[in-house]
Amino acid sequence: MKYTWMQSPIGDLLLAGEAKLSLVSFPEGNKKQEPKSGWVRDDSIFPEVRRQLVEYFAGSRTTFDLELEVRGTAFQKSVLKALQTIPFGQTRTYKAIAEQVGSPKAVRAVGAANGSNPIPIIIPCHRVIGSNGKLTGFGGGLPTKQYLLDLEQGRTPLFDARANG
Amino acid sequence: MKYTWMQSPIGDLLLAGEAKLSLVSFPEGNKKQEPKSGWVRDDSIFPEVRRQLVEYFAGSRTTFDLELEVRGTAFQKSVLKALQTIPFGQTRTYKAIAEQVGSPKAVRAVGAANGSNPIPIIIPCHRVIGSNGKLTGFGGGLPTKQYLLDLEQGRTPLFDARANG
DNA sequence: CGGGAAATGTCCGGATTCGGCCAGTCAACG
DNA sequence: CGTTGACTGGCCGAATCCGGACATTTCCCG
Repeated sequence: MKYTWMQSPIGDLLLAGEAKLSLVSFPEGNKKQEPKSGWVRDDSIFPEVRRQLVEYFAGSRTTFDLELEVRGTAFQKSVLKALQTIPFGQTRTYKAIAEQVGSPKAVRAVGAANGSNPIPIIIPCHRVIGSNGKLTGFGGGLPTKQYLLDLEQGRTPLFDARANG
Repeated sequence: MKYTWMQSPIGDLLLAGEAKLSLVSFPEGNKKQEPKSGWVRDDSIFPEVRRQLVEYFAGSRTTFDLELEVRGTAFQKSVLKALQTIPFGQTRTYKAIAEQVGSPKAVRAVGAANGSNPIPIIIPCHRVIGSNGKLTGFGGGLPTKQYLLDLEQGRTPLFDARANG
């Protein structure tokens, strides 16, 4: 496992993987990850990932074209696949995703699968919100989720990680 | 875990344990053990064990007086405890041991417990034989079992690990 | 609307069950 | 006698079961 860091408007992001990218993590939040012992830092890896993310945060990129290594159960993978069909700037409800993967009542399971997303931003779990329009949850914190959604709406967002939503 | 070796008429014996002796193993047989990675060789440990075993093989010792560390399930410990009540030079049947530990029908379980004896010779599992008088089994090989029984009968045994009976 | 309660599917860890294995014994058979 | 099969209790690993947690939803009331 190799890893590197990159700066972003929402803080330093951790990028990690072997040949392909398999992990992106925010610096804060209840799901944050840190390099484990045995991982090797290599700041020359994933240059294309870095470039596309920079463009995304600058507002000049609306889709990612990257090879990813997605781990998880069959159900989790099907959910993450469904997430990647949500276009830039749009949102879906947890229920809509549940229906899309063929388990219309598995709404909470979809939430759990979202929470286990190893590659946020690129796999856009931030585009999934509650049926009542609330953001409900996000591994990197709700302000980060709000920031990303605002960014995709063309608004110029102000980011404050300490805010509560 | 520390270990050392000692020579004997039936081959080099492995002695191992922490503060107390917890393992004796024959060099051959289907139950033989070898030092595991992480174990430390220390030929100065267990001098008293060494001395008493030498006397036993010389025929001048009929009981052992040593502190042991016996691992295993409750049933195994109760069987091993029963073994230590068999006097030098005598034998018991598997059935007799089963009755002694209060499970008269657990004859095969007694055999299994015998096979798991971590400290042979000192815990005299070799003194247990079948109801028909046959030796039936021994972790160090049947010739070794026969050697020990002959030794305790005062005969001067000849040992050949390649023999079959 | 806002809040509480019930009912969803999936995942995970711990507990439980289950089937094979064994250093035995006994009775039955050739 | 030697062999066979049935019966035995305990052990171990694998499969299974169960209960709680969860980034939800819906319904029902004030």
